[in-house]
Amino acid sequence: MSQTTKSSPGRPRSTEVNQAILQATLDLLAEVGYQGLSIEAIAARAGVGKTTIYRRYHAKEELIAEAIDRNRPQLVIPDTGSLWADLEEVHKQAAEIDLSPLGRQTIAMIISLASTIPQFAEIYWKKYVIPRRKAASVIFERAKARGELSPEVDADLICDLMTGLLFKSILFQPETEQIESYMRRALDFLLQGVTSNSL
Amino acid sequence: MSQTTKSSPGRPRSTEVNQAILQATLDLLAEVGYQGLSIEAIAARAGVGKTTIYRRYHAKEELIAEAIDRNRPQLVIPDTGSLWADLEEVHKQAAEIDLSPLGRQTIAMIISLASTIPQFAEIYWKKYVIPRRKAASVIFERAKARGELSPEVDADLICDLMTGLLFKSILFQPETEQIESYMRRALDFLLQGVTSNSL
Amino acid sequence: MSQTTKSSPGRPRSTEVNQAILQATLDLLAEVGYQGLSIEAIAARAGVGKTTIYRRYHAKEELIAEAIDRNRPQLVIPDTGSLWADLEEVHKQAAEIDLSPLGRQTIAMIISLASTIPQFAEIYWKKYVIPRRKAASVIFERAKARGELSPEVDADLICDLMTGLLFKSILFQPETEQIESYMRRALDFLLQGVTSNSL
Amino acid sequence: MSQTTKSSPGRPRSTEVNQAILQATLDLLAEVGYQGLSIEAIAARAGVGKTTIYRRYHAKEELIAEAIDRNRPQLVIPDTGSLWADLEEVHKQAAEIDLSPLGRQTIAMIISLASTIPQFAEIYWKKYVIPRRKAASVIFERAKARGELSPEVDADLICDLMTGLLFKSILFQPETEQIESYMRRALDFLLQGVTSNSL
DNA sequence: ACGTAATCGAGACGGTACGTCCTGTCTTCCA
DNA sequence: TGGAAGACAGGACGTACCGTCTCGATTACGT
Repeated sequence: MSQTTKSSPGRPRSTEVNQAILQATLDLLAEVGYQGLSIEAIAARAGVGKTTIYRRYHAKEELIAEAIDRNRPQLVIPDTGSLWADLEEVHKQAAEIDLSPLGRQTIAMIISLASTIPQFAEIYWKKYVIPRRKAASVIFERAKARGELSPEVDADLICDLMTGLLFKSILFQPETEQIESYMRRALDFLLQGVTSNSL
Repeated sequence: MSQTTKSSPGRPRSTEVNQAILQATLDLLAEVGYQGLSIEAIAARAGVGKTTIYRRYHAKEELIAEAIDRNRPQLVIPDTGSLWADLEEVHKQAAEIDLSPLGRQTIAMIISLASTIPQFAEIYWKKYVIPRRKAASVIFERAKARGELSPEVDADLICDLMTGLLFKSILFQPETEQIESYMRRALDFLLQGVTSNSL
Repeated sequence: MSQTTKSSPGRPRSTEVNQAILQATLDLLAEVGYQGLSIEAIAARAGVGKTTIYRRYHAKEELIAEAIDRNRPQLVIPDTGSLWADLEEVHKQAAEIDLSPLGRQTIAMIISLASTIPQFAEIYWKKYVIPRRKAASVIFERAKARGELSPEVDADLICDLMTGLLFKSILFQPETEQIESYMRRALDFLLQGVTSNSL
Repeated sequence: MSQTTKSSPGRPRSTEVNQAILQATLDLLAEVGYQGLSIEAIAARAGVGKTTIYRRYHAKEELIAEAIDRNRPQLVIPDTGSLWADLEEVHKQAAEIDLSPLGRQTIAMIISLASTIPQFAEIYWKKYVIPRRKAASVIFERAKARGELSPEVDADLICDLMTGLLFKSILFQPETEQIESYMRRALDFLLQGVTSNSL
């Protein structure tokens, strides 16, 4: 048998198709939002058959979850030597991520589906809460080691308070700038009683 | 006195039907959530023709907005003479409202749609944020007058932090009891530095 | 005359309204046909409430029946002294009535509903068949009296054959002129064996 | 050689579904008539989604036309050697076809729609008139060849007269038996002057 | 002359069917 | 054997009319 064609017949386009689907999903999500998002539109945009999507994802939510999961930029934990500078940097990063057009849509959607689909709460927890709590934890540990912070301060609680406020602000206060200044004010308030600099 | 009851010709719209529609909407919202809510199901549940609903509301969102607007129970501002007792009472009420099946669904939906439909953000602001801020403000003023609280404390900020935390908890932590204890812990933390009882 | 005008109490029904309704019905029937005819459109066209129509007619068919009943022009039985001339005149009249735009729509509709609604078959029978059979009968009797026709000829049968042919032609052969000449040919054929002029 | 089987991509339309739809249409047509026929009911009866019907037929009329077109039983031209026997047989067949429940409904509908939808008149002409004229023509030719019939007799005209009478009777005279005897009487009358048996 | 009672227009009511759109599954053919 | 194309059953959408029902406002008649 004259073997001219190389390699086995299989799935050479598989990864390309993956990318196309996820990209189309994110694009449409940013354009029409979660409500107006249809699998059919995603398939058309990606130049792909519906079956190809359903073969990979059992439900629309799963697809979106994957798309978001792949897309979400990572938080970099800073280490400036100062508690305040570190926290400012972290919150700047978080705000940047969350306040972009896609970010707003994503958060709204995740929140919306969290109560319905446990899977989404999990994604949220894994992608949003854990990294931010981790960052807070690291930063606070360093500050405690430096004596900047009293040792019994609960980093998770402060982190959750800030995250909660951020979400609330994102959803109901459109002005990006106002959000940032409000966040800074909140941070001041939260830390005023627990930092040792008053001593 | 001149009676200026302006009445359009034709049969007037039935207030009983109004009620039936809104009630059915709330019932179904609590049962199947916003995603699973269909006008057809609402009409069937209310024993009403679809036309009757569409005559009143041009879109599903409009109907739901109205239903929520009419339904939301009012917050009663307590006056026990103690800041802590007042705040506990307010948060107990808020948690009761928000953690009921309908409350959870409502909040998830409002949040989800706030970024898409400005009208929803407005409803939320009017029905949720303002009353709570108002309550917080009154309670804090009384506490300041009693000398329980330093005068420069920002009631709105504390209220927003608590509300944000509550929302976050509602969406991602299913256990009602855990939420309540976590909320109490957060309140302790927020007030620890601003109350004058350490003096 | 002891027979006074029997009148029920209350406001009497407006005859103007009667006319407006029937006229609107005929107008719309000619315009959109039976299929596209709606009570609502009739009411709007007549400047009348739907109730006013339903008070008079229990169903759309009843209304249409009445409208047609009032409208249908009467057949005038000719008396020229000649069988052929009389028959030609009758068929000319019948064709004129049936081939007008309203006539075509009406016949199509009556025929269409005859099998469903007995009432319509009755109207048809009363308004179309009886007058034509009557005319044929009178004309044939005169011809028999004149010795033009053998006495045992069945006028009804010939009339029915001609009517059936006319309907078939109206429905499936659009050309008015062709219909008329074909009808004349049929008449020639039907009478060829029964008239005494060949003797 | 070169296979030119033009095949469009994607899943081909199911012929079983085709059949189910057309059969359900005919069944319901016989049961509830054209007026009471709904696409939704057809879909339900056929166990098929509405979309599947609309994909094939753009309008109710188109679907019905197709259903009738496929269904109409063929007329078998008899050859008994006798004009009378042949004609009796043909009319027996025609009456059987036309007087069945489905037949009555079908004719009523075709007639009703002929004036509105040209397509229907065409179907009627192709499916009803042509075969019957053909049969009449063949039978009459044989009779002429046998000397039973004078050569100048117009088979089409007689056929049309009989068909017209049949339609008229179907639509306005419910009794099947009466129709058959009336048809026989008409046939007697039409042939009395043209057959040579009196010679 | 005035109340009684049925009329009028307008339009809301519970329904049914429409034709469209999307879901998630399935078939068929192509590379 | 994976993938595009698209047919499939199902179900909700928002619209159009159906025939019935309330409204407030007009008429005529019979006291």
